[in-house]
Formats: sequence, structure tokens, C-alpha cells
Amino acid sequence: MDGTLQALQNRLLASLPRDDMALLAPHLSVVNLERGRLLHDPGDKIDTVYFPHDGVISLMTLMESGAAIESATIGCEGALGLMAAVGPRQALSRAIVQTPCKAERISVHHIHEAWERSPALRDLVDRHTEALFGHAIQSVACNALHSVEARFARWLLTCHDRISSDRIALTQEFLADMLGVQRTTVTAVARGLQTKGIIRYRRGVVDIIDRHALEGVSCECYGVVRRTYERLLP
Amino acid sequence: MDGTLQALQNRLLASLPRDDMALLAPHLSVVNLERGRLLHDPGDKIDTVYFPHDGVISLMTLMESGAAIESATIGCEGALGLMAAVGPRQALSRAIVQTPCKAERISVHHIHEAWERSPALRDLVDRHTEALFGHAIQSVACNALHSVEARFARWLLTCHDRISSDRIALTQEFLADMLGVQRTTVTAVARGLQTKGIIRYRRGVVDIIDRHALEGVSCECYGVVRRTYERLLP
DNA sequence: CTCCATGCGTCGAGTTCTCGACAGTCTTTG
DNA sequence: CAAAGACTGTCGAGAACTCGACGCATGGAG
Repeated sequence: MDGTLQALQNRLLASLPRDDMALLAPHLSVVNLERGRLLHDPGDKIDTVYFPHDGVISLMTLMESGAAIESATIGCEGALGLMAAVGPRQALSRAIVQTPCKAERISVHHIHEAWERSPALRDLVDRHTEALFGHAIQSVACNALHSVEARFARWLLTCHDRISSDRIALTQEFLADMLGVQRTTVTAVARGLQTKGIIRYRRGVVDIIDRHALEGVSCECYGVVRRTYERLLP
Repeated sequence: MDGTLQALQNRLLASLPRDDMALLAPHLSVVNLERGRLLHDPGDKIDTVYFPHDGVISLMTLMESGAAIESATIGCEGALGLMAAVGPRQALSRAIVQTPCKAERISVHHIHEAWERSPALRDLVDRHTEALFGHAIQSVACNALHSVEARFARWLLTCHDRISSDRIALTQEFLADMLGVQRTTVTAVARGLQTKGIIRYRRGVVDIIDRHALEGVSCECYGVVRRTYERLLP
């Protein structure tokens, strides 16, 4: 239950000054989040904040049709539910665990108390919110303008940055949902990238072979979002 | 320069308690924003906040290709640049005036001072940010999943809510940019809606004939975003 | 009034993606 | 081992949208 004694891979927590971190530390605990776990659905009261050390959490917008499409992702550069540190919040989206995560967990109650006392934490929350908003509006444009292949590549790159491996566990069906397209389209695109030697895949596993080439296939949105985070959360 | 003597159509300002409003009022001034005016571009330091009384301001994400696609809109239910009340901010998007607006204008310096003193204003800013984020993630999904016709209808409805007229001045070319599609596609969709008696248009002007039918053509995203604003900014 | 810039109509080839269907293959489980 | 379930491969018809091109109408400026 004491996060300060281990390496803090979460960059948000790592950037907090010592005294501010001391307000949070007694209430943090490390949890392992297994793949596929549902953390909240739209309308749920947010009562816990997660700071991932690794792995990916997806924010998904639910549609009436039952479709659930990814609208943003959270990794070690951010936190899930952080806006609720400011005051009570209902979730706007579904949050599910994309890849197995180790994350620091804290109750909204405790982080709100720290938020009231710590200007540094308030500032961090604000900048995180801004970065997440930037992420979202870039995705609005990306989904309107860019091909499935470019978005597929962008998704792999974003995921690759957040796990310490060239191997990503994911099925094509799952990725099709994330991107909001048909599975057959994902199959076709994946085959194309494999033929070019950029990725290799089999049943539920994708290996990234040539990351540099993947960046060439991806749209600019990958870099834009990444730079937004770096500017706002150095 | 005294906004308190006239009807406050901007719902954000109208919801502020009297004492909190008194902190802002001396620094507010009404401005007329003409159609097409550029208020900021990505990277610009935000130095002014606008609270529209009517009309629409569009937030547009700029791409390397030169495309500028709409990622959110601001009307009388919100404000432009409000996140900067919390602290210095760079714009993430282009903001342009979509339809002629009357808006209250205040410098970031002055609204930040009020923000420091007024818990009600701080709360308002936070809820506005949350609503705008909800708007953005809904648009992420909408652009991935919904047809141009549905998004066209959604756009008209959103605009219609914010101007006190059934007549909207806009060219098809302009709307094509907003939606991130070809003009010829907009022409085809507009013709379809006119044939059905839902809208009528000519050179740069669209009349909404049957709003109820337009809601049927639109996707659910119109209502979802609207309800998000109503919940967070009553 | 004439010119001319702007905005709309249309056409057609081509690409991307959808949607449903079914077959094949791998993995897990009983 | 056998059965069931999960994942990928493929196919084909069709819808949606792109992209470039060109012509026509409208309305404002000189």
C-alpha cells in the first residue's frame, strides 16, 4: 500500500513534488487489472482513480446500436477518472482494460482531499484534462479523414508505447470494435501490413516487426497526440 | 461594458450567482463577431474568453494536409477559451465564427482573477470542461460510425438550436469542410433532404422546413450531447 | 448592363468499406 | 481424444464516398 518505495512508472505521479505525493501515498495501492475488466460504464458514479504504470485502458463511447468504439486511451502518461478529483462525476464512457495493467488505485474521496490541499495536484489535473481533450479532438478528425490502415497503425503505435514488449495480445475482432469497422476490413489491412513485413500476427497476437515503417503507415495523429501530452505533462 | 443591465442569453453567465457575476461584470464587454472571423489557431496563447449570447463558434482541428474539420462547437450554452481561466493555455484548435454572434468578451487575466476568488465560477469552469469533453468523445464515435446524411442533420440541428431563426447562412462547400467530406457528397445529401421536404436551400442559405423530420434523420449523437450539457450545466 | 467570382448540379470511374455467409484452423475443456 | 468455442481467411454483391472535371445559375461589383 506504499507506492513511494517502488519505481513509479506512472508519469503523472512521478512528476508530483515530494510533499504533494506524500498526501496521496498513504491511500495508494497497487492493483493488477486483468485484460477485459470493466472499470465503469456511462452514468456510473466515479469512485476510484487509476494511475497505470503500464498497459492500456480504453475509453469507449457506447452507441444505441450496441457498438462500443474507442474514443481515447489511458496509459502511464495519464490517469482514469482524474476529473473526479475536482468534484463528483458521472462517467461519460465505458472504461475497459485493454492490456493487463499494474496501476496505482486511490479512492475519489482521498484524492479529492489531496486536491484541496495541493496546488501542484490541481495543476496536474488541469493539464491532464487539457491533454485528454486534445487527444479526443484529434481523434474526431482522424476518424473522419483517415483510412482504416492509418488508424490501425496509429492504434498499434499508441499501444506499443505503453507496454514494454513488441508483442500485443489482441484479436482482429476486438480491434475492429475499437476502430468502429468490420472485422473483415481489419483482416484485409492486417494481411497487407504483414505482407509488407511490418507486423506478424496469429490467433490473438500481433508482433511489431518494423516500428519505423509502421510510423510511416500511421497518420499524423499519433505524433500530434503524443506531442500534446509531452507539452502539457512533461 | 456592463453586461448586467441587459438580458444575459449566455447560459453559463446566467447561471452564476449574483456576487460571483459581480466579479466578472466590470470586465465584460459585448462584441459582435462577424461570420468567418478567426479567433485563434493551434498554438496561439489564449488571451480572451468569449461567452456567446447567440450564434455558433466552431472548434476545428487542423491537419497537415490543410484540412480543417470541426471537432466541437460553442454556443450560448458554453464559452470559448474557458479552460484558460484556470491557467495559461495554448489553443489546441482553430476557432472561427460560424454564424454572426453577439458575445460577452473578457480577458483571460480578469477571468482568472475572478476564478481565484469565486468557487461558483471554478465549479462552472469544471463542469463546462467536462461537457465539452463529452461532446468531443461523442463526435469521435459519430464520425467513425454514422453516415454523412445523419451527421449533416445533426449539424443543422445543433446550429438551429443556437440561432433564433429557421434560416442558416452556409454554403455546401463550407459544410463539406466542417464534416470532412467532399462537396459533391454534401450536394447529394442536401438534395435528398430537400426532396423529402425537410429542408430547402439555395446559394448559401438553408431553410429548415421540418425540424421534427430532421431529428429523425439525425443520429442519436445530437440528443446525447444536448443531454450532457443539460445535465452538467443546468 | 456586363462581367466575373462564387456556389450548385451532375457525371463517371474508381476506391474503400459494409454486410452476410461459410470454411478452415487453432485452443481449450471435458 | 473428442467436442466446442474462438479466431482468421475468403468471397461477392452492393453501398457509400472520393476525386476530378465541366457546365450552369446566381448575385454582386464595376
